[in-house]
Amino acid sequence: MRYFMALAETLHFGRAAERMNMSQPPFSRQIAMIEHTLGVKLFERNSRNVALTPSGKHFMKDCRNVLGQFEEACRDVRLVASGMKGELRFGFMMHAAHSVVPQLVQLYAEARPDVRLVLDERTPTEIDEMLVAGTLDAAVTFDCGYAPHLQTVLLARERLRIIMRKDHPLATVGQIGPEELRGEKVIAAPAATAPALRSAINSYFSARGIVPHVVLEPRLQHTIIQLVAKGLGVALIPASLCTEPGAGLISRALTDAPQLDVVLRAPITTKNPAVSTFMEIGKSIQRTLL
Amino acid sequence: MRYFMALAETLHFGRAAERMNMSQPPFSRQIAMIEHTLGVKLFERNSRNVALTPSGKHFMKDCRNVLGQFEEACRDVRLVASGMKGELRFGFMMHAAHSVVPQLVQLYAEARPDVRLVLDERTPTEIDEMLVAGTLDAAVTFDCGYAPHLQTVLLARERLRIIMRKDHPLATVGQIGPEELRGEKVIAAPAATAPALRSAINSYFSARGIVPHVVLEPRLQHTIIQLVAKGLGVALIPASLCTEPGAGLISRALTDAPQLDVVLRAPITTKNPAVSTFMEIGKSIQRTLL
DNA sequence: ACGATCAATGCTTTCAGGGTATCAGATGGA
DNA sequence: TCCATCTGATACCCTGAAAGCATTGATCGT
Repeated sequence: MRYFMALAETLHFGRAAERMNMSQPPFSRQIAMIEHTLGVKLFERNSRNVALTPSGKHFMKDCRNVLGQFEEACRDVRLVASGMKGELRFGFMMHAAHSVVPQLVQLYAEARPDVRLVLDERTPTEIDEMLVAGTLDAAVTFDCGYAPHLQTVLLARERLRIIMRKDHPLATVGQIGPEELRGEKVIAAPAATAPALRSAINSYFSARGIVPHVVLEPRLQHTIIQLVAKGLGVALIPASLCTEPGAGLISRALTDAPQLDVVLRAPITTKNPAVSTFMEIGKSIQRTLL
Repeated sequence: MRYFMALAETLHFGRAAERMNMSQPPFSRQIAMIEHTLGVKLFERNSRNVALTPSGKHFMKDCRNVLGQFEEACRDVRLVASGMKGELRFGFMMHAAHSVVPQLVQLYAEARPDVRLVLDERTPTEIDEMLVAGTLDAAVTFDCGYAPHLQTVLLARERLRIIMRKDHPLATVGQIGPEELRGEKVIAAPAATAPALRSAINSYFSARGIVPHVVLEPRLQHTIIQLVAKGLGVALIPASLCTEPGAGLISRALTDAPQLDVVLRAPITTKNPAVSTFMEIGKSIQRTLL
């Protein structure tokens, strides 16, 4: 096809051959071969001048197209390999949706506009599973400790705050700690859904020898807040989710509040070249560790 | 690329090689060569299983596209060569626009829907020039006799009629011939524009020893009728243009009316394969020769 | 009529790419 | 744990597609 295009553009066997870095005779044979295999005369030629047939003229457009697409495919695959283009499946938990995730996504989209970011909001446990299964390329979740096959970037350290209805008795108490919460109805995500969060809550109480009275265990953070709003209990949630408590709700700091590490994670064996700069950007936006 | 696609689809060197009608070792080398020249790892493989890298997955889409376009280009060029597809530049004179042209165009468009018909309305002389210059592939014009390098299909034989204002003195005369037109102001296209038509008109008069009094010589048929409508003279025009004379106009038969052959013409040396069936359709619609 | 130009043809040569044999790593069953 | 088996990679060879060179033949301008 490149031979054909060279001749179609120059209409001169000698010059076209030169453009293809070869001598004229084999070039002539190649053109003849193309015409023979296609079964179509592409050039009208005598020993003096060369012209495209209508078929040749049509074929020229198609060839230009095909060759262009071909070059682009070769260029693109290199871009994908360099991480400049492609797709990155990014999972995150609701708890991070209002803190680090927007900034991370925005910075990355600016740095790598040709990488399609596929966002996927999941629970921490789902995220872990999907990271090992390879369904996600990277994810923001709570640090749940041991994860040998994952690389980890600490993004932020969040304190938990307590959230409750404004008309709750504790709303007037100055310092709230485990003792004040003794016997209080607590709503918290199940350990199976958010192990790190739940274990932080549990140890906050058990360190003082108190067993929290967990009355409801919804899987979604969103649901927890709704149930608190209905007056079914109080909840311990990350500070970044407390900036705009819903109507009728109020959040308070906790004494010796538990801290949770929000991390960006990706399989160390990832084959997706887009991940590395994503992690780099993660490092660059490490929040002040409160 | 076909090698790559075979492996990308089977994810098995042996079976992919078989699909490409070759043995596995050279196939492995080809894949390695592709990866090397692109500088991109396309497959993640150990001795047990083969998987696409993200780059490979992306490249697969592009390859499918390119290969499809390539196949289509090869198919299309054959279609063009067979006259099933392509372009046909078709010229015609105004005098035929209301008679044979619509039928010819419609029948051809039905027979060869993938050939783009480029219609070009011209004067007979322009048509002749464009046919020899190769700017037109085929054209409908008056038969102007000798044309060795053109193939000709007779489409219709048209008598000339006279057209005049309804209030013209001749409008009441029963038989109109050269004698009745003696001294009459005649409007006719110049010989340089429509040689066949003009010479038919001239000889109609000169056969009776009469010199027509041609007062105006507009190039366009359209203009002639307008001038007749303004009362500037009478005109001899093909019968097919008289079916709907404009307001205030009337047409009459002529005694021993001159006849003109309307022909479909194309260069015998035409390289456009679409022309032959166009000519065939021309033959098939030969009108009853009045 | 002759020389210049340009595509086609004949012949030679080379290396890209295919074939066969074999190796090496991984997996699964005995 | 070991062996049979599967699968991709390597080593080596060989063929033929395709390139080069020399030449021919046709056409056009002087």
